[in-house]
Amino acid sequence: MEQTERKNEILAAAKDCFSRFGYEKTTLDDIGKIVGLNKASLYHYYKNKEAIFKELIYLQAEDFIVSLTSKMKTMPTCDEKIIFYLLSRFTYFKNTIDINKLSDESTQKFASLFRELILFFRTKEVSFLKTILDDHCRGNLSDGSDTGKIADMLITVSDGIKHKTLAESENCFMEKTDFPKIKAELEFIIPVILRGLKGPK
Amino acid sequence: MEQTERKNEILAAAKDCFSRFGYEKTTLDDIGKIVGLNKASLYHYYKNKEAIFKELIYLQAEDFIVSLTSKMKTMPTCDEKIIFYLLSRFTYFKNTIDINKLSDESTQKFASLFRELILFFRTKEVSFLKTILDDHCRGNLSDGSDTGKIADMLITVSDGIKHKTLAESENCFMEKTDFPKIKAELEFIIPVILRGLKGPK
Amino acid sequence: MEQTERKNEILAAAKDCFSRFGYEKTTLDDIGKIVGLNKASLYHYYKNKEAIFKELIYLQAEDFIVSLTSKMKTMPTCDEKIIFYLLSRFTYFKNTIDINKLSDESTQKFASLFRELILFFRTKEVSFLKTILDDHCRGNLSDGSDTGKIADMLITVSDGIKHKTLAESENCFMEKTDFPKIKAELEFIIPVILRGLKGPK
Amino acid sequence: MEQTERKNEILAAAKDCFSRFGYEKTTLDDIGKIVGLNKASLYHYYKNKEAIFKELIYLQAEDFIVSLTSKMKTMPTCDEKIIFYLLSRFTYFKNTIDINKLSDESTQKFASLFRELILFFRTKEVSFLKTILDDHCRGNLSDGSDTGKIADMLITVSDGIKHKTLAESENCFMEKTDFPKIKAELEFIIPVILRGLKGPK
DNA sequence: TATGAATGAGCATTCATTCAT
DNA sequence: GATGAATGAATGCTCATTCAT
Repeated sequence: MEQTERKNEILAAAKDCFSRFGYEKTTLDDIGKIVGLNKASLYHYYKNKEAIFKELIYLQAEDFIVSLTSKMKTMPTCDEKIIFYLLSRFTYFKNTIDINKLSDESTQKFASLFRELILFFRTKEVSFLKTILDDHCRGNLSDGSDTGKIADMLITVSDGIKHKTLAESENCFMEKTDFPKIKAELEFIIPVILRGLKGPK
Repeated sequence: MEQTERKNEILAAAKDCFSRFGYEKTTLDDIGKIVGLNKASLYHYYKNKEAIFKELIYLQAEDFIVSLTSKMKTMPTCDEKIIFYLLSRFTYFKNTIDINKLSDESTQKFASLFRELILFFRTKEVSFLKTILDDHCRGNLSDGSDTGKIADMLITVSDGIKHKTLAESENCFMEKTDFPKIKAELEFIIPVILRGLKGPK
Repeated sequence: MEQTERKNEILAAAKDCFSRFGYEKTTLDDIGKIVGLNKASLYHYYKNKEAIFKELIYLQAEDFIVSLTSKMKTMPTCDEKIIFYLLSRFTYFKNTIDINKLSDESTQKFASLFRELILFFRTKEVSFLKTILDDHCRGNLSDGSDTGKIADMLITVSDGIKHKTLAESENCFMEKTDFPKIKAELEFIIPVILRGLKGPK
Repeated sequence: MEQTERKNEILAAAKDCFSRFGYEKTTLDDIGKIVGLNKASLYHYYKNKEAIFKELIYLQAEDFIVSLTSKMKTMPTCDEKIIFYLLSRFTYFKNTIDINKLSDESTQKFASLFRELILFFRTKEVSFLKTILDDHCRGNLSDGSDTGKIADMLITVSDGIKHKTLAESENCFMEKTDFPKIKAELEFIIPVILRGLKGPK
């Protein structure tokens, strides 16, 4: 088996573990067991546990960007686009490491790495949403509306719902996320906000 | 030094550690070092690590409820009330253990305790906000508006902002929270939402 | 309360604990709790845990001797006397520290103290039984019978039954000892042995 | 060095420690020191302390059964057989963990495991002795003699002697057991008992 | 006398990391 | 490449003992 292939296997296993147990509680044995590799063998591919994590996060970020772009093309009207986009974030984070979640667990040690990554993610998302708002909704919004600010707020609201869902979930890992409910929440609040934005000051 | 005094010292130290490192990463040595006590001495005051944590959370919860009630009386109009309330949550959580934060780190072991507490907090907050909405805003909202649902959403949005702030903060622990910015965010979104609710369907 | 009185209370509590938990597993807190004294207070009466134990064993030995002597007077015929005596040992050890039991747990540290005590006990018992045999049974035994040897063997058999009972008991502490069964065992084997001794070589 | 070999080394070391110090007082450091392994390394071979102990006991039990069966074939007449068998028990227990000894130390925690094992051992031994009695002595015993009951009693007596020997031994651990003396004791009492059984009721 | 307070030493267990083969 | 083996450093927790009051 090839180097890269093995590394990908390790990353996949690590993603699984980190997203379920968190960074600290994930052991190299956990990862090794999934890949079918001895714990020690992991050190052939990565310098240490931290290195696995870093690589994972950065690859995931790239993947996320690609995913964003592809989803972009299939979205119709403004409200629906936004809701659809915010909803797909959940599906995405459900199956990947949610760094927002991990960041809370993080010790000082990783804090800077996390912050950097989280802000990188967020900036990407906000600018993406801003594109949508600029393209489809500008005409309908109050004068002087700052679409960047609105985009940022929409992500904020979406994250708020995510955290609430997480807190209510049985297993804390979004494994059995109640998507219909999330969708309903988004479908309730997004139009309210957009309508509020359009309304008279 | 008195029993209670020492216990409070320990609680204070524990609060500091738990809120900074999380439950798992906080060691009894960490706490002991702050209080100036041997690790073993902590067992003189508390049965075990978990007991310290539980006491801390419950005391904090009580304090929170009291704080809510007292703040209630000083709030004027609807929009301002809500913004003021949501803002004071930040001050509050800045100085206490944010269980929302800890919950994400939690293992299955404490998951139920956390979930219970988090939901307890949330329910309290939502019903409190609902009271405000019922008292001041009902007449202005669209017919059939579910104030409970709106209250829930307002807390969700507020939490979203909190998480965003946390992610952006230098130290991940809200130690130097940018309150003016948070206030600005709230003052932007809350009226938008309320206006959206009042507007025509 | 008087010194001696307190010391006796402590001894009583210690006896209870040691006989139930064994030396190692008995904590000074256990003893203190029973007496209603703080753990530290015990050090006013005894130098340390070991001192409590030693005093206890020696006092118990004296008590045992007295108990032996008093029981001596009430016993009728030879077989019955022996069985009665061997049976009363069980009642006795049930309510006191069975050093035979503790000795097995003992570390090198106490080994010599234990051995000394156990042998002291045994010697006393054997010589007591020998007295009975000499008084009542000599005429009936084969010529040249060594009553000392027989006495020793009877204690041995009795101890064998005790250990067997202990092993079978639910709680390892003889708390619910099946005395009728023990009595039946003794009533089966003692006559067999005595008959065997009387019979033709 | 091979896996199995190391595990055997560990078992040997553990046997040594457990039989000398008892289960509770034996530390993994003790065992590790003997094997020349770090305490943590023991966890490479066994899940935990309890697992070492259990494996040890069960292996010993198997060995014991085999030993019983092989010795069975070399035994001549009834009296001699019984004495020889009871004597070989001593040699056996001298070199293994005497669970009878450990059981007394045991806390509630292991009590059930111990009891189970002890009773298992005893049942095996009794039924083995019963076989001998049935084969060789039945004709000579009084009518209605319950060979099972007698077998049980013989083991009881043997254990009584074992405990007495233990108590008298220098080190409490049967390391320098006085076998000639034990043999003499058995050779004295066994015929007495068997003769008593044959005699007139 | 009595005790609350404090602690050192100890223990079972976990885990990231190293290294010889 | 792969791994079995080994370990140091932690961690939560226990307990006999000391000491100032």
